[in-house]
Amino acid sequence: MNQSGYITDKLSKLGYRLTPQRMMILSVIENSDNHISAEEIHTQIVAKYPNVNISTVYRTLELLKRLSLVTEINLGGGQVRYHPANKGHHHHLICQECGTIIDLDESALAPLKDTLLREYKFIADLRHLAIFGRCVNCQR
Amino acid sequence: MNQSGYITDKLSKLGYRLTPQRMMILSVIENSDNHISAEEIHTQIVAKYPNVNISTVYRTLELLKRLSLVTEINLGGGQVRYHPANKGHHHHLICQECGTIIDLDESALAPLKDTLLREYKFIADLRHLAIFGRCVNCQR
DNA sequence: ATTCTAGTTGAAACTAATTGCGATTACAAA
DNA sequence: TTTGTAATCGCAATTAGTTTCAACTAGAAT
Ligand SMILES: [Mn+2]
Ligand SMILES: [Mn+2]
Ligand SMILES: [Zn+2]
Ligand SMILES: [Zn+2]
Repeated sequence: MNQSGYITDKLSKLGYRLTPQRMMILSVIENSDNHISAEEIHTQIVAKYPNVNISTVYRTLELLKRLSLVTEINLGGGQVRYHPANKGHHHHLICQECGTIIDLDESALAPLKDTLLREYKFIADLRHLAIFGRCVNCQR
Repeated sequence: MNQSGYITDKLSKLGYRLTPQRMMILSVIENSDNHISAEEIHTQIVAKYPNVNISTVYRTLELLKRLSLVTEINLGGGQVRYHPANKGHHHHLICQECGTIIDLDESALAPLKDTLLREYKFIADLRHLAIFGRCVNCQR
């Protein structure tokens, strides 16, 4: 059961318990290519260990968020979705008309981040943003 | 019952029915100084007309959003909150440590909006944003 | 190996918001 | 004024996520 990985090591070093539930959740998140939801994480785990509760998934995601080990995003599908934070920062432009998602490099928000710091002394947490609007094909 | 106002007139002109429920909801929104939640709108209405259902409030807010007559915002309090759109566009910086909210003029996001339009031909809907982070007092 | 206990979990209750459906009604047309 | 009907409403069920609390356990100490 004692599988290792970046997030697992980090949790251990910070003094959090490595429960079987946490290890499974971490494994699912780290092995997922794209944004994954709490429900999807739970479904994958329950296939092998049917007694793991969904609230444990939510609580673990809450912890990982607080420790900046995952980033969350609301792409508009009714559920919040998650990324391992160490897979690189970026953002998404979402067309409200056709649903197209355009990926956006972190650097696109750097000028805004700088302005907020300079003019308001505010350190903005802009690690994984969903910006809604209209793509080039959907402008009348 | 036939009270008038900017939003009321707009709805009428677009062919939507002016039901008593809608008029009451519009009146509460237009007479509210700050961001108001669906629950708060409902509470105010129920005080006078106890049989108005909360789902009607949600549905009306959905309609007003779609018509750009109100803007919504998630300030982190667990409920979405609403503004009449014609009371001016602006944004909010929210400190995740102490909860302080700094108001931000619309113009602060103009450079980002321009960049997205120029480089991605994407028309970003940035009318009422909540940006989370740390205020000047809460930076260690 | 056994004990201890604060951290963690499962289960059930709860909250904010959405949806399906049958009943009601605003308002246009007769 | 009355009628007809698509839009809207109330109500109940559903969904995503949070919270409470008693029971359990990872891992440190003995
Ligand atoms: Mn992403
Ligand atoms: Mn505002
Ligand atoms: Zn589009
Ligand atoms: Zn602060």
